[in-house]
Amino acid sequence: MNNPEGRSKNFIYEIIDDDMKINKWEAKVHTRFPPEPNGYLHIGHAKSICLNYGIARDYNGKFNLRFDDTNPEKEEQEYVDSIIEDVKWLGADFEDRILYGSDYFEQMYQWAIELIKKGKAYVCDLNSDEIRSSRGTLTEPGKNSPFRNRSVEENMDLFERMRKGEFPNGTKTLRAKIDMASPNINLRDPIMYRIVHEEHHRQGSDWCIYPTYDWAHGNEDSIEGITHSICTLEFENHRPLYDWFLDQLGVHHPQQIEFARLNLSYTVMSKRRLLQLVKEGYVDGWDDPRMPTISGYRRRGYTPESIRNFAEIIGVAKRDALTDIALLEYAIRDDLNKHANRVMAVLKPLKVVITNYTGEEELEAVNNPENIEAGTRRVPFCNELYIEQNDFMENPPKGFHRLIPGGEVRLRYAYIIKCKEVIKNEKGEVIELRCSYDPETKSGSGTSTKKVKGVIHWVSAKHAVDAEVRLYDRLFTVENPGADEDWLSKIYPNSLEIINNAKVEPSLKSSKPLDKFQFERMGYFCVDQKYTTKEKLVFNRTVTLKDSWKK
RNA sequence: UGCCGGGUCGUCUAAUGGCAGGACAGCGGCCUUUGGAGCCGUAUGUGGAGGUUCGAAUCCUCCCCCGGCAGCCA
Repeated sequence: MNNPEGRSKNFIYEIIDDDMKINKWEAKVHTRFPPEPNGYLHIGHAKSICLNYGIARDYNGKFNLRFDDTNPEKEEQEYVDSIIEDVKWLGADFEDRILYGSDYFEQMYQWAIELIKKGKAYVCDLNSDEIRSSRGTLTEPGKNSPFRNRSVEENMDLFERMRKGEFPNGTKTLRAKIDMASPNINLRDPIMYRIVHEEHHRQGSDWCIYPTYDWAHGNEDSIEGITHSICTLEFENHRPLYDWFLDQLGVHHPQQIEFARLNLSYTVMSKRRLLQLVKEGYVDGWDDPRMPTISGYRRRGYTPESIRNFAEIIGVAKRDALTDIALLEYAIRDDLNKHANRVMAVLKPLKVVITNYTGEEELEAVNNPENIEAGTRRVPFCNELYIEQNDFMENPPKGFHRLIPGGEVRLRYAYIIKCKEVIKNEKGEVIELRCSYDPETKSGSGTSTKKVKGVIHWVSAKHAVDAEVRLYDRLFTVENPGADEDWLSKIYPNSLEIINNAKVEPSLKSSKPLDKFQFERMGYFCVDQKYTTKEKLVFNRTVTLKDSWKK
């Protein structure tokens, strides 16, 4: 049950296995995914979602979606909506549990009062500069705040008045009284509440004091009865603080486990940077198909299955890693190879006239050789076709299997043709090919023993449908742009190529947004959901086919 | 520099004192009416030095390297 696919267990499963053995938490498992609604979810969040949901599923436990919405200055309803959509799309089942940390503000407030009464928290009048300078450094201890020893009564009074809104932003904080000399800076009297007179996307103007993440996060997990609070490595240093809070309160105390966040080559993953790409117009919104966001991958043609499988492939560990984007591409190719129907589409058309063919006919084509149940379709053929410009070369290099002057090639599902004449314009560019076809070589007829090395795709010029095709490449020129201060200068200027005169086979006329296809020999493509209209089909290239042809 | 964490093929990840394995990428071959897919094969790795042990990626010591932390962000 712990490793349904027979994969080896990651270290978190081993921890949980041990917990189950000793009946910790009455042998129950309850996980959660706790995003802050200050941006769209990215593939790194997908890793976390798959991990947390996967654990709940594998141990017959529960999985919550909980918004960590403690900072009204950065959070918006639009982000809440997108996050819910993305988590659902990924297939992580939170049942009816869409929860909000901000719904626990009153409980947290009461707990803060409890700590004040125990002498474990105090109201501090230092401003943010003063707090910073008295915190000490990595190597020197901090200094106690002059307000550290206020009486319980005074603290209670001040804290209540903070809540009532008597003080302006930044003038007072509530701090935990721990140890200003702790070698762990997080324990140097961390701030629990700050004053922020700001409308909250969910709580409106009910509050003007907001809990910090450090104070809120562990409380939220505790309130929800989370057993295993799984988070990323940067919170490792905070664990002693969460432990301290929960122990002071004597409430349910989840076990925090940290794992290494995902880094993907040739992209950036921080929400701050993704927001900048969006805001400054480097990309076409959060769901731009070049973005590593879940909505970007969805629009690009990725499937939830492929992303889940990717999460499985990369595993979970504690060491920092930079995962090769090839692993993600493998996951989507693997899925689409099995499930996407094949069609023919010519991205850069070159006209071919078959001089000895008259009339027209329909040829039978297989929809998916990996899945016979996908059936067949009929593709119209006539004496005027388009083939890919790249599939013809006047002066081919050695090993070129496609059309050359005087050479033969098979038209997929049709006939073998021979190039008789090359027609050029004034500039010397090839604009048309005159070819003859061999009627004995009809695909599947068995009437010919002729063998040719090359098979190329084509569409009937008379029947073709016009389409726009968008080819995407990596967004950055360097493997790890996030490590570079000057990361914006590493944006790849040709990451999007728009082809507006592609010709696709007529069966595609009825395709719907997000429908996925393999354009034979070209790659996997998906009908764009943003720009496709009744009049105009727009396709996004999800990923190329692996191509072993090297010139 | 204080504290915390981490170093295994090019990349990601297993091996929990007993043959360093898998996936991706690469390379070679087979097959193929997609130069796709599939199949077969193949090279490449335990940061370093000592120690314990019949036996060490694993345990011990020292060293080196990498990441995180000094927001009223999360």
